[in-house]
Amino acid sequence: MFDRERLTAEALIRAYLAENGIPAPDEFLWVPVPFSGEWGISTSFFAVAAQEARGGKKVVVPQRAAEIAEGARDALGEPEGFARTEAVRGYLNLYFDTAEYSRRVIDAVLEEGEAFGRAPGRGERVMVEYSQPNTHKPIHVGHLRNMILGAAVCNLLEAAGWDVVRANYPGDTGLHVIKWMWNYMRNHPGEQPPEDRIRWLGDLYAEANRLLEEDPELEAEMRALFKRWDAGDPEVMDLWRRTREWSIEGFNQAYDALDIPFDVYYWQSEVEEAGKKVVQELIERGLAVDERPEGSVVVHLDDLLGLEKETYRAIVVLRSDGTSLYATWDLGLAIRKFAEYDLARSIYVVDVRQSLHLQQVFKTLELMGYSWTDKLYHLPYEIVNLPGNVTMASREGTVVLLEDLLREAFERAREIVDEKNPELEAAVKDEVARAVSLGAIKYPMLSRENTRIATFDWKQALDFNGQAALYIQYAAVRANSILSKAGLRRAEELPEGPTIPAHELHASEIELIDLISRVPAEIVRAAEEFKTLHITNSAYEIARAFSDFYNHCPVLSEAADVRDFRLRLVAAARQVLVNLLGILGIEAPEVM
RNA sequence: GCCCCCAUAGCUCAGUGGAUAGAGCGUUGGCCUCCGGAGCCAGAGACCCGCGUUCGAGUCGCGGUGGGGGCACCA
Repeated sequence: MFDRERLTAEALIRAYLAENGIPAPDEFLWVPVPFSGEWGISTSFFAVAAQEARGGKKVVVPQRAAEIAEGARDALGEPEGFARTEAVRGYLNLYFDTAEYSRRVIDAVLEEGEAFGRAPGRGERVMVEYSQPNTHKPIHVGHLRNMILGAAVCNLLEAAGWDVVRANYPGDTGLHVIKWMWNYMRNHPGEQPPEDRIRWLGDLYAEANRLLEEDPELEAEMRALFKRWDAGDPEVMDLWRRTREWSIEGFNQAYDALDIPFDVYYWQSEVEEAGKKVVQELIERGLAVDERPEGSVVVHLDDLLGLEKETYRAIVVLRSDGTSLYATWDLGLAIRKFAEYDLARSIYVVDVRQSLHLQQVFKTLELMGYSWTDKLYHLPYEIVNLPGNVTMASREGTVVLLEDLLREAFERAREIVDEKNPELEAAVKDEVARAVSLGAIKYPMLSRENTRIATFDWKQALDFNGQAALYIQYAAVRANSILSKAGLRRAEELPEGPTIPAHELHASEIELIDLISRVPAEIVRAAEEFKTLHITNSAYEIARAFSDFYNHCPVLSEAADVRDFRLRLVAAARQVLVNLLGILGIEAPEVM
């Protein structure tokens, strides 16, 4: 927003450095001035001084940096666009003109509206695969991070200018499906699913695992069923289709409930054939070793790459009985994605425990000579555990079902809405409770480093207070409330800009405007790093600054000039909060 | 054995090699005459250890310690 002024200042500093024979840096690194309570940008001259010292000049670096900073300050004089300059302990601080700064920031937000913070389109497409739900298994809280993180990363990439394809890759084939069907045929023939079908599906799956564990003799029987499925046995295929449908209904309910959209579905069963062809090609080209029927089909990656140290190891691409496994499908799918779309990147939002597997798949494709393998990227996330570091496992039935969480959270939120705001209409209360409960579930998944293990516990999940979505939603609602009390329902009803404050700004106003001005850069950075954490931090900070403003700066009771300025600031703050929550996939209710 | 991740306040987490390490929960105390108290203000409280790189290290490198995870026919 102040690029022109910054560049002018840089040019003056460069001229000063050149004149005095001081080495100039390739690039000036500017950061906001901390602790100032004003707006400004800051750079330091330690690197320059250190460069001189390395060049043989006898200087004490901090002292020399301070000298240069002072010299640069004197050379700058009173540069245009800045209210004052200062040299402190090796730092050069340039302070913007307060009135001009606040005007630019607030006007930019109000003019751009929903688009504020979004980068211009890049004209490049990225595919993000971020849900790999297995049919015949329950959807549980362990799946939440994948869905919620993936959906938010998609929004984030869109905000950063990418065209995004949201891909879902349901696991409707594989050993887990066969296990489930084997148990169903053996112990529950003809049984119809009860009302609570997700739980029932999960129970049968856990039962299958228990039975197989108790009596290993049964393994062969289950494997035989896999062969029948593989051969396309009509009876088995028919059962597979019918039972699969029960799961899919559950998936769709979950996606609807969480507001998680997809553009394309790649069913595992649909990439199996392509995967087997890839395996055939690998064998023919000598990249894979076929040891069937005694052994499996294996790509010995380290050998092929001539690596002596264990790195990629070996990947099994087909079982010894000829049935496919996850490597088979992943190979087929990766190729299909690039065949169907012109992708600048293909991102896999997948559990960190599959890192090696995905690296093996990527490397195998690279060995096959595909040109796009450098565009494949695994975005790993750590799992969600239960308290005591207990990992949820559907095979053991130790899971918290997603629907239970959604229901409990909604009910709890509904009670609180009732208590806080009894006069709202029932339908509005429901909407608010939905927005609040979903925010409470999503926020913790988005506000931590992807590589940190998350712990799910009921107490925390149902606690809406503190550093959480509700706080941000509440700030937006309060802003909304002020605007509506002023009779300003829509942005175009706001007082006219340009917005030059007539009063001396309160510290909370300065901080709020400062944080808002940083949003576009935060979005770019978050998208580059695939970290929604930067967005939650930014939103939370702005909400906190707004609350501070709200408590210290009356709006409606002020004289017209101050009131108009503050109304525009309130509208801008609200807009930014809504935009950021939107990226996170969290709704901002009008009232709550 | 090889590889990956994590370690900051009692707990859960932030922290772009830079100036004074920030929040929330909990805890101690205070605040509704005021646009919504789902809020605000104040207090106490922290960088796992060692060695290095650097003018400067919570941040980078190496070596430890502790915890978690991955390593051929589960996904």
